[in-house]
Amino acid sequence: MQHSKLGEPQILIDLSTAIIGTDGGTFQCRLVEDDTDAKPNRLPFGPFVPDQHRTMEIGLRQWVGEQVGVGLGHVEQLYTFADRGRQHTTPGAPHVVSVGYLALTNQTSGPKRAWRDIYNFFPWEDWRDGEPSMLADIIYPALDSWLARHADRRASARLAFGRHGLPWGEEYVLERYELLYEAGLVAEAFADGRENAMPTPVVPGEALQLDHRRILATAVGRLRAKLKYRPVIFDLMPQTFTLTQLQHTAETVLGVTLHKQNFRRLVEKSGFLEATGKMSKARGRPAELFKFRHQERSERPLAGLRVSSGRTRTSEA
Amino acid sequence: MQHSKLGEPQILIDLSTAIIGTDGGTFQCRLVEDDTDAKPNRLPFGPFVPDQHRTMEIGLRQWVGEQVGVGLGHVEQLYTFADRGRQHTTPGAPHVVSVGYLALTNQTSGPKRAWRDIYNFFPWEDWRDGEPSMLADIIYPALDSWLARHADRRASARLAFGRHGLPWGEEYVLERYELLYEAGLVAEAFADGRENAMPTPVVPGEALQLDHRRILATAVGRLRAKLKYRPVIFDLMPQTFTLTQLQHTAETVLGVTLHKQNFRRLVEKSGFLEATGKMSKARGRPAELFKFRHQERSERPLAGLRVSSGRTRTSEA
DNA sequence: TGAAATTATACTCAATTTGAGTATAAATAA
DNA sequence: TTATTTATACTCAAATTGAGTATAATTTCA
Repeated sequence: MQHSKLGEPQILIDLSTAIIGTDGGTFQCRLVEDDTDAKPNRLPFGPFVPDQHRTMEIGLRQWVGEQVGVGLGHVEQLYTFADRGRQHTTPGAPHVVSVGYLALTNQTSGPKRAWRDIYNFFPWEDWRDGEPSMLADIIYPALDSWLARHADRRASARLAFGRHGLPWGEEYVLERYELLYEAGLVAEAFADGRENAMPTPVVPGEALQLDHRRILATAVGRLRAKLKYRPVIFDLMPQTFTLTQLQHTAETVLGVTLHKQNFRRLVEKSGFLEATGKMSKARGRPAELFKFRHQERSERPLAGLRVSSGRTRTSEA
Repeated sequence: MQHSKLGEPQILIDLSTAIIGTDGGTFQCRLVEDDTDAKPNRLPFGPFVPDQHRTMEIGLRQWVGEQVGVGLGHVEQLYTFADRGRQHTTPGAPHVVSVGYLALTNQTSGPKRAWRDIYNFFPWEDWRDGEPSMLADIIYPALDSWLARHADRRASARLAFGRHGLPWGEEYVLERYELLYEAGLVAEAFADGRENAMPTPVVPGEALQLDHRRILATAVGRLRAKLKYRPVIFDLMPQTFTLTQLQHTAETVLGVTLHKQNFRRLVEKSGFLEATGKMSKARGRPAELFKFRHQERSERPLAGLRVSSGRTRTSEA
């Protein structure tokens, strides 16, 4: 059994958490500002210290607790990133491995500017108003010119972006971001010193520090996928809510619009909801307020929302 | 930005790979023997050395290459395990974090004894001949007695084992193993020094070194889940195969039996198969040989086998 | 040799689920 | 009081699923 000899470069593990919430149709992530920088542009994170943290989740809760004051609902480990050169590391420094986590919360409270719209970082992911024009205008031309020199990546790109007849798969968030990175079209590619990267990012969308946008992409992809087979959406909802609010949350996360009547049917028959008898007062006809039946979470096979988008939307043929 | 001060206990990352294949109805994992031990009882693994390994997958391929001579098909990262006390660590030693990987192969060649039946380690997971009697005879009584003292874990146990009216979810392999570990019913719990653990494991099933059985449970759970929505099963198949062989492989992995005619319908309409025109010669009527259309893998939304079991089987009410 | 067993494949059919509506009800706004 | 907005109920055809039956092409064995 081989073990790394001591004296070799030290490994450091960073625990980074994408804390995701929604607020009236916006898809938010809690970021933290560096002293130097104006806008909050990194995830809460800190090192895993085995002596202090019996598990990584304990460590993560410590850093989140210190850097951000939100109560976390569902927490799950996403992925461990260890590629050399993906954290803008300075040579000689210990090698940093990031373990990314996803946390859901239903309270997007705290400093308003620290909650940032996720679609700021991935504007091509929001299809609620149809296919974002930047795909055809900017992303596809740039990507295609790169693909011309990298034929081996064409099949992946076709799948990830749902091109040439394939449907847009909303869960391939990471795959899309990674392709844009590989193609040198996002700011991090240049920051990491990739030789093919453009000094000015080609593709719209704000960057984050280190590999945090990659972690956030992983989080969004996982959340979108999970929504469909586990009842995680309720971790994003307040105590009581109307069916329309629930639908808006699902649409916000998935980045697509859904068929209202069918969404209602789906969610009603799922058994996860309990009517409260109370009514919401808003503009049109008042809607019934529901709450999540927490016991159900452990009671049924845990189907999520087998949602399907309202309009039929296939990307350019 | 906090960083672990140097001088704190060193972190070591182990890359451990569950290499899974099937061979005529058996579900196999490639294990490695330690010099001291008779039976192969650990996964191939080795440390992640950032200086030598640009990515963890490169590291893993090195260790697998050195310790085992199989060609890997699909490879995916599973989970990073870092809980203190889950690797039988000696105090003072560097803290070891395991990154578990799943690899699929269609060649279970090499030393025969190194390929071990996975259901040896998780005999309760094989429902192909109906519910294993050890569940009702051994596992449930022992688990229930532990649950009596740990009411907070009852809901999880009910879900994981599909009890009291819930269906058996074949993908909850890790959740089941973890509960048995927590309850002190498997050998590793005692080896890790958990105070409630029985010196002699209560539950049948062979143990593995370190946390390797936990990693294997993660691998099996992930594979079972993935089979249903991605065409990973073909990584387990030889170049050409009959539909019955394909079905047997699916059944072996899922640990359940499937409805033959419906499986055929499902798989035919999936578009993943191409008839070769050749026929297999076996006992009864010859079956047509098919091959996997590799291009399809990147061509369609990648549905897997939305399989459903043949018999309707709910566990004890 | 010929019936029995074995395996593969084709086809049926009712129940359920899905996708895409139309119709109507209950509020507010003008 | 009428238009507008939002919520909810209901319909209906198409597709999918679950569970068969029927039949075909082999080998086995009496």
